[in-house]
Parts: sequence; C-alpha cells; structure tokens
Amino acid sequence: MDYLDTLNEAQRTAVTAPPGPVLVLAGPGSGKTRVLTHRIVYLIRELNVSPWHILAVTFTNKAAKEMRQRVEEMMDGRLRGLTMGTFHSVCARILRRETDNLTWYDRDFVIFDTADQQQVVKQALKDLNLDDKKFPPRKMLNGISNAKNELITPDLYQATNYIATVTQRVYEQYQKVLHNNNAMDFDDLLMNVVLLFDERPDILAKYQQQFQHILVDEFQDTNTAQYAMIKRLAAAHNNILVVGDSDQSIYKWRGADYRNINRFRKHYPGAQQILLEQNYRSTQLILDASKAVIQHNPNRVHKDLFTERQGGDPIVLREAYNDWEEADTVVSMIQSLLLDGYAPNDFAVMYRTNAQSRALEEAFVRANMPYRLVGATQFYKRREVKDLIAYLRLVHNPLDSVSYGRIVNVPTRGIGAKSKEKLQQWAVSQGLSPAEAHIMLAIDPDVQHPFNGRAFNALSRFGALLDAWTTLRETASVGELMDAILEQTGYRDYINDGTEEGEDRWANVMELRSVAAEDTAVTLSEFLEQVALVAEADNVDAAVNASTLLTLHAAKGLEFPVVFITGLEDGILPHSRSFDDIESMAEERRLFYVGMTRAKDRLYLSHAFRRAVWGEPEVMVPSRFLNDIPAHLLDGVGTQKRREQTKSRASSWSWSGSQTTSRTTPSRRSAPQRTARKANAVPTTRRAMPEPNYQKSDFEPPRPETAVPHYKTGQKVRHVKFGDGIVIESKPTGNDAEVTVAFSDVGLKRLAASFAKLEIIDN
DNA sequence: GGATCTCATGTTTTT
DNA sequence: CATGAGATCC
Repeated sequence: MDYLDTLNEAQRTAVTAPPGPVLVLAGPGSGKTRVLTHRIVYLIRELNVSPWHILAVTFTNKAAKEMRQRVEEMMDGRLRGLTMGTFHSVCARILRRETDNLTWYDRDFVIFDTADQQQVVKQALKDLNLDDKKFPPRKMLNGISNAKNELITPDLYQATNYIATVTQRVYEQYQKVLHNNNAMDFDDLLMNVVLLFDERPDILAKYQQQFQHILVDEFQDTNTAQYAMIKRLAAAHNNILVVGDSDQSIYKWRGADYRNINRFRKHYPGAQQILLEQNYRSTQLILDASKAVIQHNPNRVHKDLFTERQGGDPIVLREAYNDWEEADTVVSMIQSLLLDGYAPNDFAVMYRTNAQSRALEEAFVRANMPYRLVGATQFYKRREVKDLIAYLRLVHNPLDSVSYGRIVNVPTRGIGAKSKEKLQQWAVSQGLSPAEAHIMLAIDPDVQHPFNGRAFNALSRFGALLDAWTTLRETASVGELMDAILEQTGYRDYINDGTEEGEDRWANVMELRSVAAEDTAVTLSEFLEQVALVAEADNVDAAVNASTLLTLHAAKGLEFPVVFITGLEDGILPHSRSFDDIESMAEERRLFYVGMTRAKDRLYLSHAFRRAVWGEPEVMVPSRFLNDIPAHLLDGVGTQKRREQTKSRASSWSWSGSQTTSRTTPSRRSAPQRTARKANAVPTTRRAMPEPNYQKSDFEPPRPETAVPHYKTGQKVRHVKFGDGIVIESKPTGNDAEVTVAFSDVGLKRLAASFAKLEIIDN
C-alpha cells in the first residue's frame, strides 16, 4: 500500500489497527492529522467500509474541511456520505434531521450565540422578577453552561446554596425562553442530542447503525456531553478511535476535561494504545525547551518527543520596556528575517489575551507590514453584521424575539419603548410572537388593536416589511433577500454616515453579502447555521501572505516556521485568574507549551518591563514559566541582566528627544493593508493611531524608580506609627507610588511610598 | 420619541 | 479603556 509507506511505525500501527477501540496519544507535531486521514482511507479501501458509516469529529470546521480534502485527494474523490465536522455542527445536523422528534423545536430552530444568550438570561431574570445587578447575567450563564456541559437539566440541578437555587430557577426559565424562541444555544446542541438518544433508543440505534466507525480528534478537549454522545454512538460497534494529548488540553473553562482520556481507558479496557512521539515539526532544541516547560506539570503521562531535526537556533528571549517596544521589536525582527528569505506568512505572533493584539497591530501598521488578526473583534460579532443576521433570523424564524428586539427599531422607524411594550403585551394576549403581531397588524384590516394612529402606522409598516420578506424568502436566494432587507430598511444610509467608520461598517455588511453570494444555492437555514458555528481558527487562511496575530488558544493545531510569544509576564501568561488554583495554573503552562510547540524553526519569547494591564502601567514580573527553560537553550541573558539592560535603554530614551511631540491629535491611519478579503482577515475598525513619525521619545518617559522602594501586593510591611499591615495595592504616581495598606490596628490607609517609609518585613 | 451625553462598571481563553 | 445603562436634552 503506497499510502502506508509514508507513515512511521507507530502511525502505521494506529492506521491499520483492527476495528475496535483505539487510543492514540499524540504529541505535538507527531502527525495525528495524517493518522486520521490515512485511517479513514484505510477503512474505506482496505476494510471496505462505506463512507456513509464513518463519523469524524474535529475541533474546527477548517480542520474538517482540510481533512476531507486530503482524504478526497487520496481517494480520488470517491467519498459520498462521509460525516465530518465539529461536535457542534454534527449535532446541529442530527437535531435538524430529527426536529420531528423534538418536543420543543421545529425545523426552523436557530442557534443563539453568546450575545443572544445574554439577552435570554436578562429576559429570564425579568420574568422571575430578579435583579440583574444582584445576579449578573454572565455569572448565571456560566452556571447554566456548566450544568449543560455536564448534562444536568434544570430539574436535576442540585442547589446547595442560595445562589445555586437562584441559578436553578433562572436556568429553568432560561430554557423556557429558548423554547419560546425556537432557539438553542451552543450547549443545547450537544446536550439535546444526548437527551434525545437517551429518550429514544430507536433513534440512537439508527445513528449507531449509520456511524459504525467513529474518529475523534483533540479528544483531550472534549467535555462530558461530547464524550457521552460518542460513547452512546459507539456502544453498538465499539469501533472508536480517539486522538489526543493531555498536555495540550486548554479548554477546561469550557467544560473540557482531559480526564476523558482516562475514562476512555477504563471504559474500553481492551483498547489498543499507541503513543506517537516522533515530531515532524520543530527542531530538537525547541522540543527540549518545550519539554522542560511541560515537565513541571503534575500527574502527566511522560512522552519522549524526539525529532530528526537535530540542533536548531537557540530560543531568543528578550525584555522590552513596554508593550509598545515589545511590538516594535517583534515587527523589526520580522523585517530582518524577511531579508533572510522568510515570507510574511511564515510568522505568527501569539499572546494570552485578545487585548494584547492592539499594540502589535499598531506596530504592523506603522511599519506598513501586512498582518491578519484572528479573533479579537470578530467579524460575526460586529454590530452591523449582527443586525443583518438578526433580520435574516427573524424572517427565518418569527418566534425569535431576541433578534426581533435587536432590530425592531434599527434603523429607527418610530417604534419607541412605549410602543414596544404595548405591542409586547398585545402580542402575548393574542398568543403571537412580536414579529407575528406586527404582521397581523399589517395584513388583517379588521384586527382589533389598542394602538393610536401614529403608533399603528409605524408598527404595521414594519409588519408589512416582514411579511414581504417572508414571501420573498420562498423564491429568492439568501443574497437577494439580504439586498431586499438592506434596500427597504434604508440600512445603508443608516450605517454609512459619511465617517470612515461608517464606511468600514458598510464594507462589513457587503462582506457578509459576498459570503452569501459564494453559494447561491445555500438555503437560509443552512446559511444561518454556518454563520452561527464558525470558529475563530476557521478564518486562518494560509493562502494570505501576511503574518498572523492570534491568541494562544486559537493557535492550537497550527504551525509556523517562526513563532513569537509575547507578554510572558506573571499575571498575563500565567493569567492572574489562575494563581490560586493548581489545575488552572497547569492549564496556563499547557497553553505556553502549545504555543512553543507551534514553532518549526525559530522561537522568540518576550516580556515587558512595564505594561498597562488596565489604565496605569505597572511593573511586571517575568513569567515564572521562563525559569523552566534551561539557559543553554536560550539566546538571552538572565532575568536580572535583562532588566538592567531595559533600564539603561529606557534612560537613554528619556533624553533622546523633546517631550513636545503631540500625541493628542491622532492622525488617521494610512491606507490599511487589505491583506485579505476574508471576513476578519484585517481589522476593519479603525483605531486612533499615534503620529506616524513617532520616535522613541514618544514612549512614556520612564520614571526614576530608583529612589522609591517597590511594594508588592501581599507584602507584609511595618509603619512607624500605624504598625504592621499588608499591602493591598501599589500603583505608580508620577515619581512616587501610592500604596494601599491594610493595617491590623488602624485599617485601610493610602500612603505615598516615598513618604511613608514602610519597612518590608515579609514577602 | 429619539439622540446624545455621562457615569459606572468590569476585563481570559470561545463553540 | 470600552462597552452599556441611565439621564438629560432636543
């Protein structure tokens, strides 16, 4: 078999494993995608399995698409009926097919995203007369989502304290609101499939019969609901192959549990286990450094990654003065590497939080370098895009009161709060959804209603539009429907107000329009589903010749010749929210590990001396993870030395230029590089830019930190008069620092550091 | 009824 | 600092 020749022994063992449960533990870059694609080909060719009987679940839609392409190439295009996609999209497809068997939903159900969910929670709180200040929707949603991921329905919810009791009630009401809207949230897609399978053995049997061979990628990031689903599906034939790496589990906060790997072992004691340790991506040096970092996690299965790419360039570790300088250093490094023959799309710049992309973007723009941004202000979350989608959803599903609420009066059409409320009441009394009520007003001349002339006109006019679009939907394509909506609502004039931002917003609308135009045959239902389930990483288009800016999370599964990981500071990369929990800290470490192992040839690590985490810049401590990289793998000096260098550079900036350069009137950004036509390929929201001829002196002049001792949160200090206390907060103010101390005797005091002469007695 | 302003509030990661 | 809610003004 020629296609098996290209595999190493472990890979071949996995690919040709006899049917049955198989667990593949695959280190980064060990060719797990190859294993999956070859396995599918093997099943079809060698074992005569029909593609119809295969289900392959991937982490992103993009991964699914690529995998399908590869398989098709290897098979010369002979695979109809193969099911491949993310858990969410596979579940959506199943539920769509089974709507007749669902209690609460009909065929046109829509998928609500996070923003919609927020609205639903608010509605639920209102229905229950609960104060959304006391019970923040975000928190409520969290509790609900966690429950759903654990397959806990409202009536199974065990409330052990007051807040949980409230959560349960909100959860119950939340589900009711969703049902009324004919809508599911992301978690429902998973949970409802499992519930359906449990309720209807006949339906489960049907899918067991179809999916006789199941393959799951990124198994370490499955949650309870996902695992429950595949376990049920596999129960009849036991042909299940999962690929995962617990060291790359980074979605615990979303309910993922890498312990599913252990559960799998327990549940299938006879499972064949294969370890993929040969890495085909990175240099040995990068692997050694990554291994040194991940080794510090407790309770892991040891893997001995190796590669034939011996040696490699040392990892470069640098400290920058602040986030600005860090970004500039990254960009100029890229520029010099470009001269060495690298292409712009060979580079990726990674960071922990989306907010960090800003300084980087600006540096790229200043340098006139092409870049593309993954995530951040996502295309599908933009106001104008959401508006248009809300219109489409409402036409598709008139029960969707969330979408209705979003656009009843956008653009404004004389339907204010009073009218809205009155209509709401009237709709309820008529047993109609708000949208249906509008339509009723428009088409039934004899209808009894409580509205005065002006309000009636506005309300029924909107109803007439809805009615017309609903009719149009039957015959027109999605694109044509969009055109009609945009035209008849005057949306263009509303959004395109002559400002640059307005222009951008309109461009985004047209972008969405062109997505619909790509496939004229797509139904409204399909289009909406597609749009609801796009993943961050789906928009990483390798064909674009630009450097990639992305979060460490979004980097999973990708690889780049040169990787920069920025913001390696305590509080950022281990994120401050993970300090007090061992498991979260371990996950932060895995996140760093995932980032490092994306690099093929070169890895650059950086941290900043000062960074504005929120408002005022603070002095940062280099990430604790950096200490775990052996010095001989690094091109860089020790922590102390780095900081001294930063300080000496910093002091040279303070005298290098005048302080008069104005930063108060940001100029408009020069023509942005449209590196791609794709959705969020290039940030479209303009941001205030610094003077283009900026110079080093524009950096905030560093403060003479020397005189004032630096206090850290949590330090025990002694004051001559107030006695002993603990530092609550310390923030720089001009040449000084303002320290907030909780004294055991006199309580909270705010002190000027230079004045108070606090004695540090313990860290 | 609608637009604009101010104030407060809260910030990880995303299907 | 960015978004959202509430108040105020038109």
